[in-house]
Amino acid sequence: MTDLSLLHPRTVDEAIALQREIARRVVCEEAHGQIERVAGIDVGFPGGGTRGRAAIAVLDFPSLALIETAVAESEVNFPYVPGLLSFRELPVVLQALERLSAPPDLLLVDGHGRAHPRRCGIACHLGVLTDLPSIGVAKSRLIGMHEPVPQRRGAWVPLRDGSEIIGAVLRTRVGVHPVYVSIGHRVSLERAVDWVMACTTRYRLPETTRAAHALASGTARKRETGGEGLV
DNA sequence: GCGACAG
DNA sequence: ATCTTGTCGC
Repeated sequence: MTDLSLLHPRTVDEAIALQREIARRVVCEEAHGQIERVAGIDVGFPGGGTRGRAAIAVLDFPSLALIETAVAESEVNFPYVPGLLSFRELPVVLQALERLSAPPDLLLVDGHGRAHPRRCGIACHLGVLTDLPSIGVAKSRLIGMHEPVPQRRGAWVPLRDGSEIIGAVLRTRVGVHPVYVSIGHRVSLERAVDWVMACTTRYRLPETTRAAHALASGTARKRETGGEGLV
């Protein structure tokens, strides 16, 4: 069901045009049913080469118990260009997504959503391609300005680009750098912040993101029977 | 022209 | 993102 025509631009200009088109399709309000399966999405490059490994960890909500995982590896050609990250990482992510027994109800993507120059970060791109609710959770800023974030756990301030609010800078834990939360698809910013907090327990990043990261980077611990799969 | 710049 | 030991702080 995925519209792959929105994923393979031939030039940078074409990529930017696609992003403008995708940004138009983003739904910035709640448009989903009950959410029981929350997925963390991340891509790593073990060894630092061009071989990308996408990992998806599906957790039960609200218990946050691990339900299932999926991994896919593939050669990545598109270079890393700030603002065009999704064209580099999404192809292999979609491969991993196809290996799940069922689609997740919500995606927590490692990277920005609307907090992007054209309001089309990787979380928006993936959300629109799959038409699944998604949220962007980034560890650092791409664009936007904001006031200092109060130290209290759960405190957040708006991330602005000019007069527009494009995301939230959220303190998930006391004493850690805040994370950048933004709308991916089919969810409001306020609810996105709530989801991120609900998935975060004792670390800076949500458990979903942590589980996916552990699988995508060689840091995966030994357990599970699941496939480490090549194609 | 000079910085900034998700992962 | 990835390459890496020790080290500061709670």
